[in-house]
Amino acid sequence: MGHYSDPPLLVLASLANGPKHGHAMIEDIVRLCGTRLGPGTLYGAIARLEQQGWIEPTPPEERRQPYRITAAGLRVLRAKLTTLRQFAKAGLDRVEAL
Amino acid sequence: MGHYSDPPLLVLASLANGPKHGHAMIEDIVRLCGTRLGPGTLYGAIARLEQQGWIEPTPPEERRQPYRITAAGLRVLRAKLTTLRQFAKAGLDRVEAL
DNA sequence: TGCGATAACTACGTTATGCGTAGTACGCGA
DNA sequence: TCGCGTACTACGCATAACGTAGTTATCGCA
Repeated sequence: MGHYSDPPLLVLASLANGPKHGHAMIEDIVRLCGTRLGPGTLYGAIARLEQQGWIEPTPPEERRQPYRITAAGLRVLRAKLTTLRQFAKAGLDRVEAL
Repeated sequence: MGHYSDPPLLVLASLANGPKHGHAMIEDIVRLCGTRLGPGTLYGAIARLEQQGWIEPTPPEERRQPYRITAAGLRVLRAKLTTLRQFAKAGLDRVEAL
C-alpha cells in the first residue's frame, strides 16, 4: 500500500472531464493524481461501473470503446468527492493539531 | 454507496487523535465520517498496520489493547490525506465545471 | 518491405482485503 | 441471575485489485 487508489472513483473523476476510452483514462488519471492503473484494474472497474449504471458506452470508434458518465454516476461522484474532502480536511486538522 | 471507506486510513486518522483501543476507534470513526467498521474489517486493518510499523501497541489495559500511531504512520497519514485533498479538489473542480 | 514501438484492449490467475457472522468473556445494573 | 453493553477473537466467503501475457492494428522509419 504505497499511494491512494480507488479505481472506480478515479474512473468517474476522469470521465467528469468528458467521454474517454480506456487508454485515455489511464493517462488522464496519471495526470490527475499520479496513479497509473494497470489494464486489469482499469477495465475491471469500468465493467463494474457500467453494470451499476454510473457510466455508459458511447458509439465505438475504430478500436476503442469510449465511455461517458451518467447522471447517476455524476451524483455519486459528487457525493463521494464531497465526503472525501470533508474527511481529508478533518484528518488534516487532527494531524496539524499535534 | 454514499460514504467513504478505506479502513487502514480511517484507523490512522483515528489514532492521530491520540491512542485508542479497537472499540474506541470504531466509535471515533463513526463520529469522524459516519462509517461504522465491522470487527473483521477493523482488526484486520489493525493487524496489517501494525505489521507495517505504522501503528504500535501500548501497554494493555484490562481487556483492551490500545494502539498508537508511529512516526512513520504519521508521515504516511499526512501524505495520504494531502493527496486525497488535492484529488478531491481537482475532482470537484471538474464536476463544478459542467 | 520489414521492424520495432505504441495504442488499446482481452484474458487469466493470484492474492488480499473487505465485510459479515459467530462466538467468547467480562462487568454492571435491575 | 438475566440480559445488555464492551471488547475482542476466529472464521470464511466473495470480490476487487493488480500483474502478466497475449492480441491486433497502426505508425514511423530505415
